[in-house]
Amino acid sequence: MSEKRKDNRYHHGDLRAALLAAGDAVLAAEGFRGFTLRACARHAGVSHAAPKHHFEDATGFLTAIAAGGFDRLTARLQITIGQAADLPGEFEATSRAYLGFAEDYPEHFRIMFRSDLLNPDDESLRLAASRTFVVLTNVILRQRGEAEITELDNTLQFAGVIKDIGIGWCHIHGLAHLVLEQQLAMFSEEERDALIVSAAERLSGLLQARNDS
Amino acid sequence: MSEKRKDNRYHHGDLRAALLAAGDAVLAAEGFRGFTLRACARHAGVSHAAPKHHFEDATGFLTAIAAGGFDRLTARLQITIGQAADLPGEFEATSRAYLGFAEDYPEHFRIMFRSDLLNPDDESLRLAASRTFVVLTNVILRQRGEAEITELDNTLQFAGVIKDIGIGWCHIHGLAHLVLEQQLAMFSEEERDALIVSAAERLSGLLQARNDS
DNA sequence: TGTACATCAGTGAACGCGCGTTCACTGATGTAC
DNA sequence: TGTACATCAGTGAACGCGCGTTCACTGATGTAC
Repeated sequence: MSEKRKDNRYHHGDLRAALLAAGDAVLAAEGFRGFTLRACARHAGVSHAAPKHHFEDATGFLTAIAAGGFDRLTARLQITIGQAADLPGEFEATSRAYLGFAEDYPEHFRIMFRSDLLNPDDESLRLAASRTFVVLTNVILRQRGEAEITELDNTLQFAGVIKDIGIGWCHIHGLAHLVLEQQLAMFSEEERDALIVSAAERLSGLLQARNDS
Repeated sequence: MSEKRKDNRYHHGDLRAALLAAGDAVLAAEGFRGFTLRACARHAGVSHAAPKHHFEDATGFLTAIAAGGFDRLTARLQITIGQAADLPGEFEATSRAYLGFAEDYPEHFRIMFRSDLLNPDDESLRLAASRTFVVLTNVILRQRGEAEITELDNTLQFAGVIKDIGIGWCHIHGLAHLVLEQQLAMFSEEERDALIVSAAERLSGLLQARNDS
């Protein structure tokens, strides 16, 4: 059967997955400017009209790529955070994982945070982004010694934790974005590293302190 | 003479400025996807080959637009910070000005922080961005009770202040970027506002505390 | 087990579109003398 | 003050390009009986 599938040059088998992989490759090689449906089809070795059977249009394709980016970021965060030595170390680990993702997949990072390019109603994108958000929220909750969450739902009250999420996620995201877009070029690499470490330490201390209203 | 200039339909007078204004208008009306040299020339009422006399290419044009964005952000920050009631209030004022800019000029904000689209060697962009950075750094320096700076130069040692710049700017930038790209949609408007206010308060307190090594 | 038929997934040619760029040109301006 | 001439700034037609989309098609697969 695998022989048979191999011989089948007409029906691909899993073109959707192949196109997503091609999209990743095109983004890495050509950047967003070179990212077109035709280029991805070309890279997947398929006629340029084929993607239409799997993605509504370029926006739908891009939305799927972005969802894949969130999944990759989530996995990376989970692994890196799991390797942290202690609770304060989790914050630095989170920063480094987030930053590492942005540096390794700059085009994905840009696309994931370009709401104007994506389909905001897409359920799989929404879910992928919320999974990332849950992982980040749990870092904060652990710092505060509170119970973790497994998913975002309406029963979760953010009122108590939202300021810390603001402090935590905004900091990490802003750092990653500014580094990616070369806005911290006036600093040496050592200085940027000190920025990650010490800011993480101090924020971790802040988050473990009593939560004022 | 102004009569004469008015009658002159061939030579524009200040097409460069008119094209930049047209670029702003096209970005506001069509977004980045509709932003092309031809569209801007059209909006300025000029033939589509005319921009070549003023901008090397599309990247050069975009770089000039980005520099203008930084100038606009700098002015807005200065005005809003100047209106702050007290020192802790400056941090919230900075957040609100930065956020307000991102919301009012989303396409400019995106372009300003897209290093892959801009000419990194452009001196006017470099200067405009560094002026914004000086204003932000001075917010931090005032929180710490230290002397302000007037420009970025190599004699300035960032070692002592870099962590606070990290805490301050990364937070503000991350917040603005996440709000702009609709990543905080799970929060109500009130929650987002609480995030700005209380995070600013707490960060301001942190920055005024003794600076550990 | 075989056959007919509908459906699915991919092909490849053709389409119109707007883009950036090039080019010869021309009208306006500035300068030398 | 006038004239000749170089330069500047904009025109408009033409170019080739790659794009997304459409279309009739065809090969492969799945299903009913």
